[in-house]
Amino acid sequence: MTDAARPTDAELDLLAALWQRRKATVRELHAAVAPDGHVGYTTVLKTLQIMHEKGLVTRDESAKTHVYRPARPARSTRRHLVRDLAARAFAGSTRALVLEALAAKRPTREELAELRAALDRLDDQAPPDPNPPGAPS
Amino acid sequence: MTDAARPTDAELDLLAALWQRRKATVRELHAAVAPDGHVGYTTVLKTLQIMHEKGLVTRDESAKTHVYRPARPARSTRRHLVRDLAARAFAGSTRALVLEALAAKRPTREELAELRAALDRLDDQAPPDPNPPGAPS
DNA sequence: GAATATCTACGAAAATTTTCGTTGACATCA
DNA sequence: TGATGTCAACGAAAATTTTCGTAGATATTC
Repeated sequence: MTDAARPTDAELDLLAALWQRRKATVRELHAAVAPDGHVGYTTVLKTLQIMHEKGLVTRDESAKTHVYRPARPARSTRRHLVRDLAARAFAGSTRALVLEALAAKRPTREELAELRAALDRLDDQAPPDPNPPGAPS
Repeated sequence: MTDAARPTDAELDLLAALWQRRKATVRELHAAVAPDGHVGYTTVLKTLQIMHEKGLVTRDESAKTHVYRPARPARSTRRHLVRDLAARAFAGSTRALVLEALAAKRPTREELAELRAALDRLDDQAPPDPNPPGAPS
């Protein structure tokens, strides 16, 4: 039970709504994930109760209407999901996943600049390259 | 039925094995996904039959032992999965997904260079920026 | 050619996930 | 205070996914 299992589809929808709002009641989440009411209120409630049991969310029960929050930062769950997708669909290659993501939606120049900046930041922390481009072979 | 549904977990495992091999028999795939035999042979067979019904794989039935192939290029399924994850877990932001992936596994300098090259290639195709960095405001 | 092995097909059980009806507690209002 | 509304809890049905046993067809071996 120490492993952070991947949230199910319904759970991820609720988590995503919670990440946006930081906290929310069942009613708010129901409105968020089913604005047209194609999913019932008690369905959302039940799913949140399960998520609470699993430790995916915390809740404040001091008032009659409980207030839910994500138990873990969006960051760590997102990272888990990315790693999982890389492992399952990209033969473990995060790099391949990144390249595919870039091809999936071509960034604007602005976004490209932001990505370059991110790469520059990573430069400082990159592990030593065993065979640098300019080295004699 | 025109929409390409997301493969289930078991299906994705088999697809990944097929992507590596281009084609494979049930026996080969069984060995690939369950080397320790914790999943039965007929389970793999049944899953492949379902995948065939769904159009996820094609098969050559000319010999007694059928040979399976992915029905779609790995590329397009992977892209679909990336888009799906971006939509579900990153509020639709592929860029955010990329940044998280980079943080998840820090690239080596070599990989960084490769990523920069990819960004350069995208530069040529990037849509016009409404507010370029050097423009007068 | 009979025994043995390999393979697909089929159906259904098991496990997981999603759904929501019903109940009872508690509050609000007329 | 009694009618109405909102809420959490619970249990179980429904839907989906995963599992595999069994049967029958075809090939292989002795």
